Amino acid sequence: MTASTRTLIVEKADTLFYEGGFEATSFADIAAVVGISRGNFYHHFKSKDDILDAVITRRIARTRDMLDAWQDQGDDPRQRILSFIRMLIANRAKIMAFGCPVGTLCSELAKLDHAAQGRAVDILGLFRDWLAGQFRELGAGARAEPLALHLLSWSQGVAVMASAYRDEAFIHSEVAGIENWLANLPELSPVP
Amino acid sequence: MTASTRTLIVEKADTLFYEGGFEATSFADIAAVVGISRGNFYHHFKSKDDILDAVITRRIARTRDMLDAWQDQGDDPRQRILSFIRMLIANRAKIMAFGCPVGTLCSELAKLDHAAQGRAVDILGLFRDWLAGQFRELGAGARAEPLALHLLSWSQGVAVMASAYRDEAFIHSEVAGIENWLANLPELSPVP
DNA sequence: GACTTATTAGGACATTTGTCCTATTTCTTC
DNA sequence: GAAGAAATAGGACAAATGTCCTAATAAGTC
Repeated sequence: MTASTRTLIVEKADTLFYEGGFEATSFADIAAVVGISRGNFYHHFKSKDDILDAVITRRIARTRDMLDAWQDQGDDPRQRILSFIRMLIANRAKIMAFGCPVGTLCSELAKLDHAAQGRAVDILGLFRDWLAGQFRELGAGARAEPLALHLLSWSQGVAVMASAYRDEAFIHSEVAGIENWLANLPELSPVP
Repeated sequence: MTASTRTLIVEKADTLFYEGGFEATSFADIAAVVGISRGNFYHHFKSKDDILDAVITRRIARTRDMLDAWQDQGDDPRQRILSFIRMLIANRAKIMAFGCPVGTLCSELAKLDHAAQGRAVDILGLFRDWLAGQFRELGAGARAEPLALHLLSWSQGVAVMASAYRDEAFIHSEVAGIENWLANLPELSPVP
């Protein structure tokens, strides 16, 4: 069972948008990678913005799946939050080359004043809500949401700096800092 | 004394590159804002990359001037670092709309695999070196450089999140967090 | 096997891109 | 004021862009 052309287009466009940026990626680029003719796109999508929309939809679905998987992998919220943090380590090569897929897309779409910016931010929102849920479980109460935003912000900063300097040691040292922060949050019940 | 055309081009291009991105800004856009004809560019610059180079050179010079001004405005390194931090407040409107000028440029050029990426990162380097100098004065020793990188990273994260959510309250709360962090750094001599 | 639908290739299309060329205007210097 | 240099406008240029159209092929259905 081979993937449908439509799915293939979305997959390849996703990668190209991430690695080269949305604006800088052309139909010709996607066509070359997918191996179809340029005119054939419009049987599957009615515009380039439509492809972006499908890419974001795919990212939302995949993010949901990832968060669900993290949710099922243990009953300790602190451990689940570590799964999020360690994304920085797991994806370090790509992050050093292209930054965070979500953060850089949001930044680019903000500058383009693109209609899809809100949906791109929604991906960030999935992480925020999920993290807030974990902090709530840890007894953070009303501080759960700010803590989630702070952690998200922290990882965005690490991604920007890591891609600017292509510095793997920096990622590791910041991840250690985040883990330390998490283990010593004064509002929460301490690590058992 | 009116600014030269060359200077005007660089100024307007700087703004457009920041607010709309480098790739998405065309010669026609710059020409329209400056009020000159498209063909006239090549009397002043030999390519679009040349304009980007001039824009980065200008940003480097202006950053140097700003850091020098901060340096002269008091003898307390902690106070000087606060000048850096409060940039987030002073420029919050633009940051919420377009992110950090330096961080977003570095991110975009990384994706474009552009030759000027290194020079864009050099702007970040000015801040890093200056901040490291302040931390050194505070007695941070070998920790000065990592602390500078951490602070830079923190502010980059705030800029990304602020532009994604256009959330002014978030900027204020994170700035408060940074100030608190600065006041309680364990390695350094405490606030007098 | 005939018929319909889905999928594809290939190219046309107007527009925009960065770049370059050539006149013409403006400024400077004697 | 004349001569030379600097600056500008306007358009030409090929290449690339997103979009659309049409004809051909493939797949699926009766």
